[in-house]
Amino acid sequence: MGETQKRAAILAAASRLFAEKGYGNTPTSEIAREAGVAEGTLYHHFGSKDGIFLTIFDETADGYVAGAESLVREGRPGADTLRDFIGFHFDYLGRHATQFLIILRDFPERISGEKTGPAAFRRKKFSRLTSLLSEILDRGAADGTLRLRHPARDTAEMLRGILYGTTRHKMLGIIDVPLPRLATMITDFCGQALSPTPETCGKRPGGGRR
Amino acid sequence: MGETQKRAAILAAASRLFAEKGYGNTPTSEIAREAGVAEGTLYHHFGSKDGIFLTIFDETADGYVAGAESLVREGRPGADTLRDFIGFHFDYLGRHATQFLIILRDFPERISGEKTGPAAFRRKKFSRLTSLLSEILDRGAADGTLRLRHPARDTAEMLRGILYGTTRHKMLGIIDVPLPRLATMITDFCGQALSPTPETCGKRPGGGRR
Amino acid sequence: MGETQKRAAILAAASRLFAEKGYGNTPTSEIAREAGVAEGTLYHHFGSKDGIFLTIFDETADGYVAGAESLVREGRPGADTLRDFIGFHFDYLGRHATQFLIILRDFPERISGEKTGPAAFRRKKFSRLTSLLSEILDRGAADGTLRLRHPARDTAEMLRGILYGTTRHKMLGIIDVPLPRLATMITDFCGQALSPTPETCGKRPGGGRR
Amino acid sequence: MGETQKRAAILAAASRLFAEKGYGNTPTSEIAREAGVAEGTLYHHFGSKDGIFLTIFDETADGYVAGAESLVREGRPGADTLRDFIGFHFDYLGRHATQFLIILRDFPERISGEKTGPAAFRRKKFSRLTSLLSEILDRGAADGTLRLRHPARDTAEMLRGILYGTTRHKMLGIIDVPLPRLATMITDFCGQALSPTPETCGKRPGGGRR
DNA sequence: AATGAATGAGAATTCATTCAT
DNA sequence: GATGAATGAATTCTCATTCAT
Repeated sequence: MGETQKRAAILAAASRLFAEKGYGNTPTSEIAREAGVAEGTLYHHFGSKDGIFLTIFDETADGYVAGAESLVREGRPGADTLRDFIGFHFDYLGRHATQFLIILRDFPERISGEKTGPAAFRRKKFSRLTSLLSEILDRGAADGTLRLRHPARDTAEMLRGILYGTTRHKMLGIIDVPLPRLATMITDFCGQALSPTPETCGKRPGGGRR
Repeated sequence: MGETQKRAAILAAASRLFAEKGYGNTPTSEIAREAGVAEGTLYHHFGSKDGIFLTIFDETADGYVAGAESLVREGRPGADTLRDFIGFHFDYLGRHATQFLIILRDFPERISGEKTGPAAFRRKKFSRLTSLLSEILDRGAADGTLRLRHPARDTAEMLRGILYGTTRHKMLGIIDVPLPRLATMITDFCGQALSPTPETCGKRPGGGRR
Repeated sequence: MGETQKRAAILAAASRLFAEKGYGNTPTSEIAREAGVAEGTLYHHFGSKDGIFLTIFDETADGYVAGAESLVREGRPGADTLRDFIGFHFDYLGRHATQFLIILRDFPERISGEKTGPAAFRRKKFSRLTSLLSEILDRGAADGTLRLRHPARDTAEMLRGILYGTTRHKMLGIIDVPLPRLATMITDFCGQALSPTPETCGKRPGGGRR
Repeated sequence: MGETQKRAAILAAASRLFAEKGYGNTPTSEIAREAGVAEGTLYHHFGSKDGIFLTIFDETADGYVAGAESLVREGRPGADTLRDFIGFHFDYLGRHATQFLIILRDFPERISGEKTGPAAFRRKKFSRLTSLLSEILDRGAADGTLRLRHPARDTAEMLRGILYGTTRHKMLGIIDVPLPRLATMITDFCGQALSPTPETCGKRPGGGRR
């Protein structure tokens, strides 16, 4: 435990500062000071300033993608899964607000670039989301709970953009709506937009779990 | 003309470089070299590196906001105006792709911060969008062409986030769909989501101009 | 003149310090202080610490190789040219003692490495010496003024090593003999070793210019 | 044995790395990693990074000087002893190539400096070579097997420089000639240069051992 | 003897900005 | 208006060494 103490302090300090001022405006000297360690200790544990960012990124992104994956694997109907997905997204966002803010601020700046290597590997984590959304839409089209007016893949890309944009604006304070209500609003919005039958406009068919 | 020539060369070089590498990764020395002027000349014309960014920002943002304003002022029905708004957004985006990329990359990094002063002034330019969207939604609710399930202001904030996110992902290559089709998809998506009557689900009422 | 002043001061300070303490033990901060300029000025003029070294290297090496080349191009008999070569070497050394010391200390550390690029380009400057020596030996073998017991190329490599080693030890104070006498000693030594006829051992045939 | 094992592993790793990348470019962390020990262990055994270098230096230099000393003590004629000396030098070099490379790269950087203390003590080890060569030359002048055209001490210094330079260029790949042939070439070269009688130019007097 | 986390004093380099010409 | 040499504060990163366990 003692050996992990400083490492954790560094991550905590870096998370706070990155979220507050942005990656580029946070000197390593300040991270060290806030964490109460020597500057060298940062490099002992993370190798570079980028290494700190990527550790935060990985921990947050891995949990997020894993949660989304398991949710899709449950095999519930398309519309329900989509609703669950959006719910999960904003729930996870609420529980990892600081880290999300960091990633939203500095991704893809920190992650873009080379076509291969660790950066590309990390980009793929999020591109997994498009695949998952695409799968959900396909499922919904097949089981009749969703109606697609455009190819599933394209719609999935659009949905990912929608989630990204509303999330970012929420985290940056451009959207004032409280998180739970925002989640509901977007769930409703997407539900309406992809609703399969005129009759069910505005109503949810069957009893969704959530 | 000679004096304006260099100014224009600087803006052109800076636009290209900011879009390509980001504001933070573009040294003023490189802007000067690419523009074929001395570094000091940058400061004669723009006062600071930030001044260059803000000039680009202002020119793009002002045109955008002005276009949106005039569009709303036309006074057409809510649903039509919303459709026009989205169409205008992606149209303008296509015509100012480089500048949008710059703003997407470095806003709000460059613009955030102080509660007052020039930064706050610039933030307000975009917050005007929320007001315009809100006005459109109110009008649509009043004239019966849109159906709101949540307060207009909140929905407007959400819509602005949706436009932001899809735009950003398109500009960064995360969305592959061609720009005109993306515009159509989002128009459809929002149209469905805010459609006033069950019967018209999936159909567009009346003949929109676009 | 005024614009070159600081550049020259930097080269002078760097030369002195590199010779005195070695490249690796000379911080750029000290070069700047000794030259009476800001540290940034070093980078304005030379781009990097290595750039300073390479500037010194190039100026010295180019003059040296050019002098050697022109000497060989005079077309005098092999033995005379070899004598001239050695004489020129130690003469040039005496006139550029500081720079030679630097190169001797930190070449090939600074210059070795990549197979191509600027480093390889610089290594080739000195490898030209082997070619020149080889040419001299061939000429001497052809005109009968030198007697080779081994291939000219191999002997040339050896001679270059001999010059290098004695030069280095002289510059580092391991050899105490004054420079002009050292030059004579080595001229005699090589002359004897490559002397073509038993009768002339210890005597020089004809009247060499030098 | 277990305690000696790690010590040996450290020396082996350090030798390889120093030879490959140079002392200054080899972090202690890498030595530890390559040796499979903790970084602290280096300091238990050698006290400092310099201590590792000096241990390698001492072991190599001591063996070399001892070999040279015993060779001179055999009391053979001057010319034969000189021939033996050169032969021994390149033989020893071949058997300790890695260590020689290290010393060639980083001596006198590591060893120069103070006039007294351990550094000076180590420098003296090699200055012993000059004395030995001087003794050989004196002996050859006395027994008529060598002919000196300059003071023995000065010639000895020159010879040491010759051996150093050819050795260094061989180790750095500047000389391509295989080691045994290089030894023969230098033996011949020096033999000719110091040959006592005109008649024997080009021939070796008597039967040298080697 | 062995470990390896922690240190902190440097080191090279970057770059927006200034100002004398 | 235009120049570009000069600046120096700030920043990331290196690494030999220490010390509690």
